[in-house]
Amino acid sequence: MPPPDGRRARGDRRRREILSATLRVVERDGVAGVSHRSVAREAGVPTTSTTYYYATLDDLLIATLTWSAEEMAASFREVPLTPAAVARFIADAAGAHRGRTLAEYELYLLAARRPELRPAARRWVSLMAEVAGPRDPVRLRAVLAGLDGLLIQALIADFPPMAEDLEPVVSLLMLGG
Amino acid sequence: MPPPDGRRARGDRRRREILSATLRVVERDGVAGVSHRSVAREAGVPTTSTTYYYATLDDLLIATLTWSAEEMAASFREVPLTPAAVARFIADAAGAHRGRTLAEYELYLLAARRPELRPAARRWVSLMAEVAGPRDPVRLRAVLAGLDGLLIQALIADFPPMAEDLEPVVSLLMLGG
DNA sequence: AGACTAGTGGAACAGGCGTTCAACTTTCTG
DNA sequence: CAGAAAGTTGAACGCCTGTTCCACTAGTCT
Repeated sequence: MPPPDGRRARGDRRRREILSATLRVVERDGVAGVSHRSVAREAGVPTTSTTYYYATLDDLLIATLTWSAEEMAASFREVPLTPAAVARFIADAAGAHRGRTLAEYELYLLAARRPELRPAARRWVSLMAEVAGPRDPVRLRAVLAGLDGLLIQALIADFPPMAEDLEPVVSLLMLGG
Repeated sequence: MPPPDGRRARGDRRRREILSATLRVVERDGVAGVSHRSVAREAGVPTTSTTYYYATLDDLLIATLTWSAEEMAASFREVPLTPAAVARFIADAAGAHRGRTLAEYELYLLAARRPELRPAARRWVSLMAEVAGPRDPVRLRAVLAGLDGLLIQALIADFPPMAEDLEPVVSLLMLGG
């Protein structure tokens, strides 16, 4: 039996390797493509390694998505709160970082069915709220919803939108008509 | 071999039964829960029936989600374009019709990975655009994104939001600050 | 009536799955 | 150094999967 998740141990490196291999599988094939065996193949370790550190598939999935959401929220911290910068962030999320963004939204939907994933799914929402400071809460909710919607609609467009096309919409959302 | 999808035939009733059974499975267990066998069980027909009418699982899934999206878009047609009515629609979608709405968003994410599903996924977006008439396109995109975001965030809330709480946010989105 | 097609359904194949087990090596601890 | 704990691994169990095959019935045409 491995030591409990929080405690440090010798196998920390492998733990991380498994986690990042899982994320790569999710990005490539979606949550549906995650199995002990597919993750083990991707990480180049035997199958039993993944079950050793994460007893069930659920544990593995939850650990991966939680960690990924933390990283994504952290990366949003760097974005200046100007319409142009936010538009660029959205364009990148649907373009260069498309796989990662897809993983994030698979987390959303999984969270809708599994309460234990909800704090992780809401992390970037609450981060945004914190960054925006104590503004008008109604406007804040509208902006948050708008950005989420722009992101998800960008994912199902035939071509990822360009930052310049997004910018006026983001501007309208953030600054008001 | 069954007659091609468009042509009428004797087995039309069963076709519909299989489709609606599939939708029930998606609502209950998500897209991941759909298999020839689980659908056949739900519909009370032998396993081979589902493969007879929909040769592959993909065919079945695509037919189901497309049909469901059409129904959902049609139901939105009835909603008056006032903030209060739209807020009520969102609250119901995350409350009473939660399973159906979840199915809709699983379609979204599947569409991100499979281009053939994208027209169906965008159906309600383009319907909204048509209903709204030739307004300011920037505002239109902002409103559409905002409604999508409100919906998806409502799905990962611990309690579905009430229409009264949604109404000012919807109002801000639709009418501007 | 005979031929043909649509529809029905039981059985089976090969393959992937989650998970467990037991044997083994490495590393830490007293 | 001895013993415990942590880590590693191949093999295996039973289950579910997508799909195919084949035998069969019920309607529909000529």
